[in-house]
Amino acid sequence: MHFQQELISWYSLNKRDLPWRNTNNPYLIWLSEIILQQTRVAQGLPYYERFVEQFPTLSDLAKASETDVLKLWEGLGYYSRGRNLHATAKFIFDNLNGVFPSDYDSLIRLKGIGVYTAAAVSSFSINERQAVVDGNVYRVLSRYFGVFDPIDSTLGKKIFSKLANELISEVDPGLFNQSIMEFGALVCKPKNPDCMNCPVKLGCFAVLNDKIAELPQKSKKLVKKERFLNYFLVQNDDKVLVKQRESGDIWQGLFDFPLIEFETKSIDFTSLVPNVFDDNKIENFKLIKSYRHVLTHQLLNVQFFKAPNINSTFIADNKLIWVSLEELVNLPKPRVVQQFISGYLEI
DNA sequence: AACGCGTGGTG
DNA sequence: TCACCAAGCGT
Repeated sequence: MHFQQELISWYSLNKRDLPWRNTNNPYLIWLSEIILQQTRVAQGLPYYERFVEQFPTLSDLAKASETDVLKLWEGLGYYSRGRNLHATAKFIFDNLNGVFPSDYDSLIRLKGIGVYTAAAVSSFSINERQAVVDGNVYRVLSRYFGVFDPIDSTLGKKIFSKLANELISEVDPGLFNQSIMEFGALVCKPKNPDCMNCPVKLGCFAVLNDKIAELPQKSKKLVKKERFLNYFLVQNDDKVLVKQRESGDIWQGLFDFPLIEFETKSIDFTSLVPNVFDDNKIENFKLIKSYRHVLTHQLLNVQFFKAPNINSTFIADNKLIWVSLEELVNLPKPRVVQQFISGYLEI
């Protein structure tokens, strides 16, 4: 049997039963694909269930507020996906008569849909012949065919895309796409691939040449920046000061507390206090809790202080707003802020 | 076109 | 413990 047929027959026997596989509805497939970008099935699955429950159709999602969408997205990360999801739902509702596109060329124009997602949605919904090239496909193809071009280079992406589009079956491209991704996720895994039970091991370059651990190749090295975030919990009766985060940094659209960031750990905290707080001495600020929160590109040292108040200039400059504790619960927040709140305020 | 964007699982 | 990285995309 050919490589393609082996993967397809393996898939028919070993595929997981996942809810987005039981539909041709492009809206539901799109929803699942956006949620699953850079995300494991186990992590995305409960979010998919909740989104389908709360927004069963495109118009339900289009009519929601961005904050409500982000609230449902809370904890999933890469929040631009959630913002673009909502923006695209509104765009289709307003400009495309609420009909979700299912062909590649229409899909690729939409915000949040790139080459992978356009291929996935079109091939899964209408069986369009467009090869998906995701992390699984890079791994499977590089190992099986012995392709050493870095997958994070422009040339490498081109080569793998060409190869995948040559391999994809004429008869059922959607099924092939599903098969190769599922195979990559369950058998041809990044670490400790299950080569013993691999249906195509006899033809695999990496197996035959002992190059499994060296494929796929990557050229870039991840650089992690360390940051020092200091949050101030300012409470007035049952109200607390919060701020919605703006563009140009992490967590856009989510809410957090008044924030002072230090460039380095050694900056003198006390020298900053008179600029920010009215008649408050350092003794009045109590450190409640500190966290080390790890992002892909950043290592965050996050401290939460209880503060008596902050001055009016700081409030005006930073677009802070007062919300009740009840409202605070319903706002979308970064994981580390959510963690702090549930521990400290016990809500 | 290189880089920034979250969170949690894994070995 | 910690680097890696998972159904990528926007700028």
